[in-house]
Amino acid sequence: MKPASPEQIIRFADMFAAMGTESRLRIMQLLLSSHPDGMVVGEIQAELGVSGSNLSHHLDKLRNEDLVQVQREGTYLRYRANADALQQLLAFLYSECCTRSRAISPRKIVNASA
Amino acid sequence: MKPASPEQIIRFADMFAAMGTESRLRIMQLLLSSHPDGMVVGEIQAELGVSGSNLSHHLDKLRNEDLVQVQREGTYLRYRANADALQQLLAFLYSECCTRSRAISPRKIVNASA
DNA sequence: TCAGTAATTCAAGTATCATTGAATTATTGA
DNA sequence: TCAATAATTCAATGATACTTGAATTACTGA
Repeated sequence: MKPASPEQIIRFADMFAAMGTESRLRIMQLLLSSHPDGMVVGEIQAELGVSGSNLSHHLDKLRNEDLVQVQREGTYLRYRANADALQQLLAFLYSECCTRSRAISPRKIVNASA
Repeated sequence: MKPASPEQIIRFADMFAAMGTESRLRIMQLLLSSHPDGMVVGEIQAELGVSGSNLSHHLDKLRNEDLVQVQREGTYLRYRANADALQQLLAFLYSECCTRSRAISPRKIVNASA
């Protein structure tokens, strides 16, 4: 596992920032729990109870950071979590905490599901 | 593994936001790589090349989100990564991506160090 | 007590971000 | 082509957040 380049650090920081509000983190949770189907905007809106305009801005931000992907289905737009991007982010954090440093034991992450 | 409560979601979002700038993510990297010793402010400043005032504000934000802890050593202040908080954050992200949903295979995280 | 070093706090300026409601675009079915 | 629905975009506002330099606090050693 190579160390992250300066450009990658900036990208990961931007991804963290994109998940750094309650609304957007909840959007990511919804899209992950419905993965790989994803959800259309109206469904997300019904779950979160935010205005359409506001939600659209949040989705735009997540899309700009490549955390979600969008696909049109007729009148609807279907959003999905981008598993590849999330995997890179999670691997980065895991690496910094658990392998590059030994600040956290891997067991405490993986076995937390027990 | 219980689902995160609404309060926990907000807390994790705040933690992500705190790591959501290049400067602060690099601070976390430094403190993790020097864990558990940590670093004094002057050392961090020398590595990052930011102004003392600016650095102090960033450290304050990280401390407010409980991502770092500080301890005085004479004239110096020593900062350390808070492994417990990071473990909770990492476990949350892992849970959302790898166990609660199956968007990402655990192997892709853990074996990424191979 | 005083000088010197470490780091924070103060105060201000600028930029970025979140939210809102109205207007607009995109698509479908009749 | 038109009405209806889905979602975005526009434009503006208020709130945060980042950065900076000067002033201040905290500690140590002489």
